[in-house]
Amino acid sequence: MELLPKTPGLALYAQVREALRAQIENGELKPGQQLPPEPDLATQFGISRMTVRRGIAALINEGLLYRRRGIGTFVTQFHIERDHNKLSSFFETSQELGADATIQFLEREIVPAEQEIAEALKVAFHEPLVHIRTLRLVGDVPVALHDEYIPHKLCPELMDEEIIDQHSWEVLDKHGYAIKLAIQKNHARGATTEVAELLEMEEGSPLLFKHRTIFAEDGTPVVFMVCHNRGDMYSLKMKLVR
Amino acid sequence: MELLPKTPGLALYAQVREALRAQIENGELKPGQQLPPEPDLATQFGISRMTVRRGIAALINEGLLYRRRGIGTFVTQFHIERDHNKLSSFFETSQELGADATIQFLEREIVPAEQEIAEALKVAFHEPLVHIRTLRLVGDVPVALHDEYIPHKLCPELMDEEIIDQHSWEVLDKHGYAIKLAIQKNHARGATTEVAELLEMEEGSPLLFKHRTIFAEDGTPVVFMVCHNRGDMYSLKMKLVR
DNA sequence: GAGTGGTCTAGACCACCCG
DNA sequence: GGGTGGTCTAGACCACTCG
Repeated sequence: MELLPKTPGLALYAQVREALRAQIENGELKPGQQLPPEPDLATQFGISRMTVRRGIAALINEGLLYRRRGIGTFVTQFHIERDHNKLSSFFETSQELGADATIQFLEREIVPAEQEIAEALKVAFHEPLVHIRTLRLVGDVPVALHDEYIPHKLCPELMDEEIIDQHSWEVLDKHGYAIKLAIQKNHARGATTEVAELLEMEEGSPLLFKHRTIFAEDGTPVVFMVCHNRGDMYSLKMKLVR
Repeated sequence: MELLPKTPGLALYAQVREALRAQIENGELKPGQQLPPEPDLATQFGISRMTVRRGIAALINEGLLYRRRGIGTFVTQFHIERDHNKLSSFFETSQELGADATIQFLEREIVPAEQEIAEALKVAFHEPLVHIRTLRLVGDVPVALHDEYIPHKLCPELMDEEIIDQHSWEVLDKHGYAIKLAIQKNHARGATTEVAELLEMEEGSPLLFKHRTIFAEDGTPVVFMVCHNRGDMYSLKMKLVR
């Protein structure tokens, strides 16, 4: 029951994680079933208990296992899908879905920061921002309108190069701003005349309206985004934890 | 620099976590500042390095710190708010906000499971469900309409007692179904005649429409919920992680 | 009381990043 | 190089849950 044969370059706790995941996925460990006690697993795997615990903790985090103190560790009855609340670019998401997604550039300009955006990006009022407006289409149908605002001082190159959404993140990466997380606010709204025209829907039709601030690893806000999604074409999935 | 004076009943790693959090909050550790190396912290605190690391890991998880391999551990520039994507009852949320929230019961009955709900709850088609319809108000204004569906076999008591939303969770708790997480799907939609009337808005006005499946610790789906929120009264905040 | 997970130690060696 | 975090050990004792 040694698991080392696989990927000797991988950390032991990660090998434990993958070994247990495999046992769950192939049915060796069934829903509701109790795992062997941690000391036993440590012996079986030939590693220390702390390392076993770390592997188990990862799977608990993913929702495949749960622990009850004094009782044991068990496989969850139904495994909810992983990777919710993941921040990913439009392309990353669309490619997973297999849809033929395209991005159409409508505008790129430098604008002074409005009050709301300045606050979100922690920059001065009227500070120059790069504004990029894009339309997202699936097939021929426009599904979303994006307005991104990035402080010009963070990334002057954004005005020079051929940029698509994914690339702006990469450019920021190169400047030492690794994109880490975002805070997003979602509303339901009726489409304004301008938005209705761009998204080819009737004025007042319901759309999902989002404000998003994207932060780098060190906590610096690097992008403010306003997004209009067609209500009939788009839904937003999320995981909530108690 | 010992931190044990506080709460001797608390785990050491939690004391480390709180000690560091306090230093960040009171400005001893400033945004962007590097923490002492882990071995130094271990010596200062008089505990082992592994325990220090666990305390730090908790704060990284909260977004107050970040680590760079080979470089050091640092305080993030701006701390995003904690506790996003938390599953909480209407009362818990409203009480935090200080609003005078009330719940009005509209209906409680037993209904056979429709296909969609049966799939979400992993029960048979037409299996008896407890259906509870409630209206949520802030002041005199109705802001949300909730329809909860709970398998009757999980909780027959739901038909007997005086139940409010929070209580249904508690009843489930007592039956061994500790509520753990939820998967939610959000849409923008126009109000139907029925919903518009209940929420005192015009037919077709935009509303945030949510489907939510709530799971217990062991992965069992225990509640399916459909929720209509007034678009002009409600927004949904979430955190996305890359 | 027996069995389980929760915490903690005091080291060790490695991998990475910088000047 | 020297400094940092990343991983891992082989124990130990405690706290909780159950019959």
